[in-house]
Amino acid sequence: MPQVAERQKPKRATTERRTHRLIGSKTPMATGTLGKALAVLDIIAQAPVPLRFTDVLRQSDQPRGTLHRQISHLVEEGLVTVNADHSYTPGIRLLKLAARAWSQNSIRSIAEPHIRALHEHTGETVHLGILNDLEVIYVDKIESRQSVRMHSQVGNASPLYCTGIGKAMLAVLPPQEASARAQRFSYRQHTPTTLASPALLLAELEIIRSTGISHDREEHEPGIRCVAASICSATEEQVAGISVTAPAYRTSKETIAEWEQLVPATAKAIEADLNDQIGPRAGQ
Amino acid sequence: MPQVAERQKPKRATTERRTHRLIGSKTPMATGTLGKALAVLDIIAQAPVPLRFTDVLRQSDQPRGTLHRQISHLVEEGLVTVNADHSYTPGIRLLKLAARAWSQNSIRSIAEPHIRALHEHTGETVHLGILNDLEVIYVDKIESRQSVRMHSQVGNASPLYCTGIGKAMLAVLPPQEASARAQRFSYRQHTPTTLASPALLLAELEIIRSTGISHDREEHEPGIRCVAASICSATEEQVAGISVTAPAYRTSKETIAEWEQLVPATAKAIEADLNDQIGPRAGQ
DNA sequence: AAATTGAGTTCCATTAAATGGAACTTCACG
DNA sequence: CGTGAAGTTCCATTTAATGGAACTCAATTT
Repeated sequence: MPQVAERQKPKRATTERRTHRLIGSKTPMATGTLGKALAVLDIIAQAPVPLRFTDVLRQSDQPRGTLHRQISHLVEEGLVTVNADHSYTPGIRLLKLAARAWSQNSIRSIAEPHIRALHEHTGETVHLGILNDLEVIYVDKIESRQSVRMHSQVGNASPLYCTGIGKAMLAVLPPQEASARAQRFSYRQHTPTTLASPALLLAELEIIRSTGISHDREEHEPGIRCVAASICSATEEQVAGISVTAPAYRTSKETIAEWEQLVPATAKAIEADLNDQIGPRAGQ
Repeated sequence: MPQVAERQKPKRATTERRTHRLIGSKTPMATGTLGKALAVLDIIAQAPVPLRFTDVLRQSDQPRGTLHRQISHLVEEGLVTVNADHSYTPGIRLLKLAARAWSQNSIRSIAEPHIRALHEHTGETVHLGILNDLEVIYVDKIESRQSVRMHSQVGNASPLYCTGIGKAMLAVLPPQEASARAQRFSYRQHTPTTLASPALLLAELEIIRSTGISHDREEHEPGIRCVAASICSATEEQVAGISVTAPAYRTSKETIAEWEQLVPATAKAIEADLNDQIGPRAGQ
């Protein structure tokens, strides 16, 4: 059949078209080969102890043969390391990739001098976090004393509803989006003061919206308080937040009052730098 | 055709069989879907500035349509973030994955108290690195003063031939393996003292093998010296190394002599802990 | 304003890879 | 030893990736 030029038929008759979802989709299931591989990697990475093949098999819903091949691909690529006893741990190639992700992150590099200054003024631990669906991922931290546990925090994720930065970021989202996410949390009463329901959380967000300041009143860890504020670029493509954290006994009324000035001021300064950077030379 | 049980034909006639390569293969080309995706991710991650679609296209050898789909999969999975100007940066999901890889790494967690003690004794910066093909990937660092640049180092990679830890690790590999790798480096004369040829390097390795101590005599960065030693588990599945680093003006003959005792002793202590951990309860 | 260029995106027949059920191998334990 | 559980390999079938070309959109040029 030598008829060639027969491509331009519109074919738009079928109403249902696979629409692209760039935001908000709730990951119904791992999509595509890459998604499935990462689902397996997630299982291996988030386990507290190294898993063996059968352990992974139980948690994934893949057939044995399929899973075996998927894992061996992950091992080939260095994303997973296999130990002597056939257990699996995340591979160091992830560290190398993340080092780039960290150093290149524009919010982080722009915020760095500001959070350092904030640390100088307060003497307490300062965090920078980025919004990631229902979590805040901490991308930087400046700690007072020891550098102990420095890394244990960077890269870690916490739920939005019980952290100062998390609530601050939720509060700057469009209200409908914020309440949609509020419904999706798996609430846990970490402490007596945790806001462990959508209603409590949404009421708190109202207050945060009006003041521009978010408080963590020992809602995540007993004895730990913080003052936070959100950062969002003009285009709203990325939302972040900063906080000053301290043990409760060190947070007098006067100290908190001072932080309530410093933290939002720092957040606004970072926002300004961020927009300066994006505006003039977007293509650079 | 209802004949069913017809599976056990040996079919071993074909001599060429796809042999598994678990070690040593020189990554001739990205294999499989996952490998291709990671090749693209590598391009995006290792660029000093965010790349646009066409920039990535130039560096990868994929057709436009293919590359476009590959990148959108990476974006869907959160491994890559797309900026307002259509440029790409590595995504924060990598940070989250790496945090697990870091905290779970057994060598790192076992070595931590030891390198901390080493830092206490010397007062200088201490590194822990892991062997990764032709590179050392730094997985931990304890620094004297500022926590500045703390993270810029963890996850970073350096060539084996011009670093103290790198040479120490090369020296404990089987000699044939060490010389094979020595041929594969792209040597660069970072400083006047860099050992920038296989011959020079292999001679140095002989010395390191006999003493168990590796020196970096300003071979990577001018004015920076270090003393290093290797760590390898009994099963030799993983090879690592530690080092004490300082500016040259602070490294007197006596200081170096002291480190030449401390560093190998610490390395041996870590080795012992490592084997204790692996031996008794391998399946845990 | 119309034409041109270049970047980014979508489409779909072809092709390559992933799938998964079952057979096979290896090891630990009673 | 045998017995079972864990790990590995195989291959016909199914599914997803491929890549060339057409298409869209915006910025420049004529």
